[in-house]
Amino acid sequence: MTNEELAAVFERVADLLEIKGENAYRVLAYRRVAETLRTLGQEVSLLRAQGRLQEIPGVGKAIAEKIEELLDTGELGFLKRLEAEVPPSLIELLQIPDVGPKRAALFWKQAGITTLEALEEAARAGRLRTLPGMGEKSESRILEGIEALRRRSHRLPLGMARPMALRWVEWLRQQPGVIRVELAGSLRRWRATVGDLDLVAASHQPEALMDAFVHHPDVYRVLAQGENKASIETKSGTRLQLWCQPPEKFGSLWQYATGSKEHNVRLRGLAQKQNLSLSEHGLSDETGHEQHFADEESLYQALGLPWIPPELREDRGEIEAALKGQLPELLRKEHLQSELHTHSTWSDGAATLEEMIAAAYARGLRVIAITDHSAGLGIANGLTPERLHQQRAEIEALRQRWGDKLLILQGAEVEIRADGQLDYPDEVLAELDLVIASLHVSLRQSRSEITRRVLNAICNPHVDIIGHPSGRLLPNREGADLDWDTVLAEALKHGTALEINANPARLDLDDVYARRAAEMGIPLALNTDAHTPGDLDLIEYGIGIARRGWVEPPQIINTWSPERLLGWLRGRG
DNA sequence: GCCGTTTTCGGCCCGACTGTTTTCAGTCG
Repeated sequence: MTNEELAAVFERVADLLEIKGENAYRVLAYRRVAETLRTLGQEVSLLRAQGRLQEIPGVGKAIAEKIEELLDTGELGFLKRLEAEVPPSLIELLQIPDVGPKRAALFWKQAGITTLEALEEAARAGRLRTLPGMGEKSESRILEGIEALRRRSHRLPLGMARPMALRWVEWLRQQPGVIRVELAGSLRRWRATVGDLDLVAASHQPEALMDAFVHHPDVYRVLAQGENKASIETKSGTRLQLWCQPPEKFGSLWQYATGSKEHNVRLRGLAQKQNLSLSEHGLSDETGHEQHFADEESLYQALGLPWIPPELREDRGEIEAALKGQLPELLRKEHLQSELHTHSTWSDGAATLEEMIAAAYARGLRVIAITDHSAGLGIANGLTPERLHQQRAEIEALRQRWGDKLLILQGAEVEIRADGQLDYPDEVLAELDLVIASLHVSLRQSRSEITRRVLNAICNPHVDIIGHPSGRLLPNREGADLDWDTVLAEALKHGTALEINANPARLDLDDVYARRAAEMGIPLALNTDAHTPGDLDLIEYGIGIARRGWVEPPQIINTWSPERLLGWLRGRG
């Protein structure tokens, strides 16, 4: 079983226990361990073999035993007993807004409802309103919620969510009385996908801003509206939340709304140790005296911490690192000197070589590699070795014209074929300045097959970078089922760089494996995979992932000087 | 169910908003 599959089992256990009415902290323990497994970056089965399961945070004796049972048998007796007690179809009810464990249990025990369909029928028939604590409004909210659930897609890729949120920010900034508006939530933490769009504002008249917000022309319905907080659903089915406080409280509000929830829980724990209580309003002591924070720095400082960059706020060790003064120095755009994965009209790009080169130069880069597709399987108008030679002549002419303003490399994005062979023979690869090997086809092969394909590329001395290693496409296509422990170990052994592909539809490596790779000392590449000049600006998404992965600038080959980069490439055959 | 330079038992974060209620429970982030 993979970590993700184990996590799903524990998530299911947590849902069922919660509906059953179990102790909330027991439920929380299962949820925490599910999240930890998802972001571990190494196979639990390996840790198990080394007898180190209980070294995983949140794994004690009971959960370690359950992990072992799952790894050995693929099943969990505890879950089976639970499913016999609580109908598992109730879990889908938890997806409905305003339906949590208490109400799911209520519908089940008092009305015999166990499925979404039965709940909808009961609501339409007006039977829900007769249940204790329910009324007409709750009933219609639930009906609306079920419809919204069907209408609404899953999490939005950051590449769609961010531009949409920025348009709202611009609009809100123009409202009267507004002093400041910023992104918060997972948007600000640069998570690859985003659920709701979270925004924060500073204003002396919060209620007026809330009123303007819920009357924006794109609003489909208002989910909640109070003095300091409102929540709406747009016509396209996206949910937005806006918090507002006067400017003297903006720091604690922004920190609170940025999250993550887990990070905030840890901060409140730190506050408690000082006999203080932390909320979005600030820090209050036992006498009820409240200290306000206009900026985040002073809030973190009051808790005895340096300011923690939003991308790290996931409770993945950032609090401990901050307490020790050991936060990483994170990547910034100005560290980057090269773009090593671009396409032109020679294959499936939209711009000529010169247009791409000029665009890279205009963005202050010192190196660009042109890496058009190889001919394999006829995809993307890939280049045969003959056309590759013709392209080389054109690149040579451009080198003459651009002189030492910009280093232009001829590379290729070489297909890793379904049989594991690379698309060009070694003698063709040897002629190139830089070689990226990527998976595009047969991504659903078995773990052993697809891992062998990637290893074949990693071990080839001409291959410098593995492009978008998992092949995932957000939000729907899962990446290949790679044996990551082996892939990472071999990349380290051969010094082959793994790419963080900055295209928001990919963001691959993801933050978890980028972090693991960096910890191991594997070189990383950070590229946009640009097919148009404007795509070069997508680099900010990749920077977000690198920062979320705690990757420090020297670990990214794109931060190296042209001389160092060339030296590295030449040393690789 | 986990965890421990205040604890191996007793803790485990906090407030806004809504709806159904006459003071609060449920949900959410």
